Amino acid sequence: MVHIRAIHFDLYQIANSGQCFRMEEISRGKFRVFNYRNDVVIQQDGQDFFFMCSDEDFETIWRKYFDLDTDYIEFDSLIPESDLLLQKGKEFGSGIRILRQDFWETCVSFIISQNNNIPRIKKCIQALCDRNGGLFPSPLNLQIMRLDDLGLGYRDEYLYDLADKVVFERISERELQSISYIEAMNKLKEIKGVGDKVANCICLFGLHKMEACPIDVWMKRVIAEDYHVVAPNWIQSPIAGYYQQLAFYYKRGCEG
DNA sequence: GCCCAGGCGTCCC
DNA sequence: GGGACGCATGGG
Repeated sequence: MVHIRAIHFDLYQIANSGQCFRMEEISRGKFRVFNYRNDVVIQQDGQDFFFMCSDEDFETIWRKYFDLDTDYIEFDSLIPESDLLLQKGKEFGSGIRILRQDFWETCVSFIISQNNNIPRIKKCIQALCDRNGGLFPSPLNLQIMRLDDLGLGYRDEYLYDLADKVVFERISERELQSISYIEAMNKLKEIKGVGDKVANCICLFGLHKMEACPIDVWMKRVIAEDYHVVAPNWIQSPIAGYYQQLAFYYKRGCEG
C-alpha cells in the first residue's frame, strides 16, 4: 500500500467527469480504477490517498495516470475573475485532473461515446472486456472479435477500422505524440467514426494535448446559455481542455 | 410511444 | 464549405 497526500484531487469528481469509463466507487471513498491492463484500488480520505499497490506501480503507473506532478491550482489561478462560468466550474470541480489515459483504450472508448450516453458507454466497454475474458481487448484481439451482439449499434465497423489502422501502424501513439495538435487531429480523423469531437477527446485524454477542446452537446449548451452564443476566448488557450472539462462537469452536474 | 446521448458519414446544394 | 438526415441502442 502507498500513502500520499495530494490537493486538487478528488476521485469522485474524476470518476464522474466523463473522461474515463472504468472507474467505479466500490464503497464510500474507495474506487477501483482500470487503465488498459492495469488496475488499482484507491481509498480517499480528504487529501489522504491509499493506493493498494506497490511503490513501483504507484511511481511508474499511477502517478503519471493521475497527472500528479501538474499544478492545477496554477491553472485555476489563470481564470479571469470576469469569467463567471469558469469561476463556478473551478469551485464545483475543485478536484478535477486531466488523466493521462492509455491511448488505445481512449480511442476505443470515445469512438463508442459518439451519440451515446455515459451509462451506456460504460456498459458497452464492459461488454467488450467481458467478451475478451475480462481484459480490455488489444488491437489484435479486437480485429478478430465478434462485436455485432454487444450493443454497440452501428459503431462496430468504426472499431474494426481503428484496430486495423493501429495494427498496421497507420495510427501510432508514438507518431501522434511527436507531431502538433493540429496534425494529430487530421491524422486521427482518418479513422472511420472519428470526427472533430472524438479526435479532440483522444488528443486530450489519450495524448494529453491540453489545448484540445472537445465541443459536445454540453459545451454547446454552455456557449449558448453562459456565453451568449459567442464562444469564449479560452477555447484557444494552451490548457483549453482543462477549462472545457470544468465547464462540462459543472454544466452536466447542474442539469444532467 | 416519445426524446436524448461527450457525433459522424453521406448526401445535396 | 455548410446544412439536413439517418444511424443502433437503451435509459428516462
